[in-house]
Amino acid sequence: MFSKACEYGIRAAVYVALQSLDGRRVSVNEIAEEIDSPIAFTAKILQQLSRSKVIHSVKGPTGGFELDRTEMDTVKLSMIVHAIDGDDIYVGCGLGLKECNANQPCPLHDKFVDIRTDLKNMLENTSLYELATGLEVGLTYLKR
Amino acid sequence: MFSKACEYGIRAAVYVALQSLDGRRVSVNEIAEEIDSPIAFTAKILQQLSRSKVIHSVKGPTGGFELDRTEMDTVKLSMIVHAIDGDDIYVGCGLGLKECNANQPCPLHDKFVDIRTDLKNMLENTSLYELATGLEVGLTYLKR
DNA sequence: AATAAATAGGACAAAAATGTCCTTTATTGG
DNA sequence: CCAATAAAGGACATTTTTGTCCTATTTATT
Repeated sequence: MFSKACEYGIRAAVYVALQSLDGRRVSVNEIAEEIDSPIAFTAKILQQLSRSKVIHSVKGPTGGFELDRTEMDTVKLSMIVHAIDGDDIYVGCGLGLKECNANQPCPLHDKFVDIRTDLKNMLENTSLYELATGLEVGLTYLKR
Repeated sequence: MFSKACEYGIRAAVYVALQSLDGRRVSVNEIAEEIDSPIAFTAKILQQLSRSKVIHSVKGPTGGFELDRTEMDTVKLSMIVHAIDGDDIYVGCGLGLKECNANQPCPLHDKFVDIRTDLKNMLENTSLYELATGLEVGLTYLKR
């Protein structure tokens, strides 16, 4: 469904949001530790997210990654997925056809549109804040 | 969503079904031509489908791939996806966690379950016959 | 029996995704 | 200013996926 990079990216962003709720700025090392992901690879992904304005980064001692309270509401999963995996999930044909659309549909087109619309809606309506608060309350987990 | 191999696999199987409706047995070359896929790679995928009993293969002159009318109804997309991509789509956690489940869910678990259930139902309820007949009538396409 | 047509399958090649290592840059605090 | 800390980024390594090529096997036809 999502690439590994995207999975790590979402988990990392949720962890950053969670810690930002307490005003804590977090390092790549801490993030990778807490979401159980390869450190250097996670660093690359955090760079992407930072460049895409999904999270905010600060260099130097006391630096790290953070999100302000407003951003947690604004940033939806769709933005993370888009930043890392591009728009394949939204745009592409389920059977890989280049010119598949309502006029010239692949055999799976209609059935696929339904499912993808649901997925798209879910991603576009789920904020980091929502996911972070679930974690805060101890209802959900980011590793194992 | 699906791997390239799986996309080719589904398109190939639908084409085989379509031709089998007319009692025609088809070769790898014809299939690859008609679904616009790499020949040798498509051959490998057809082997997999044949070993998984999704389609039937016949060696030698006049040989090729075919499906009988009963199989077209029995074979659902889920069988093809399973044969080629395994059960990742059904089983795996959306965020890549090993032990994600209802007891210890990732932050996306519940939302993901809904979408995946829909996808699963769609794949399990869509037969090759259904897809092939749409093609036969000229409503859908397998290339471009 | 010989030939030719077709799938089966092994070995290899290329490309993409995943992952690591090391250097550079920015920034803080002493 | 200096040393230490943390992200940024370039280069490289590994693994997986995608794709190709060649040979072996099966079988229909003559």
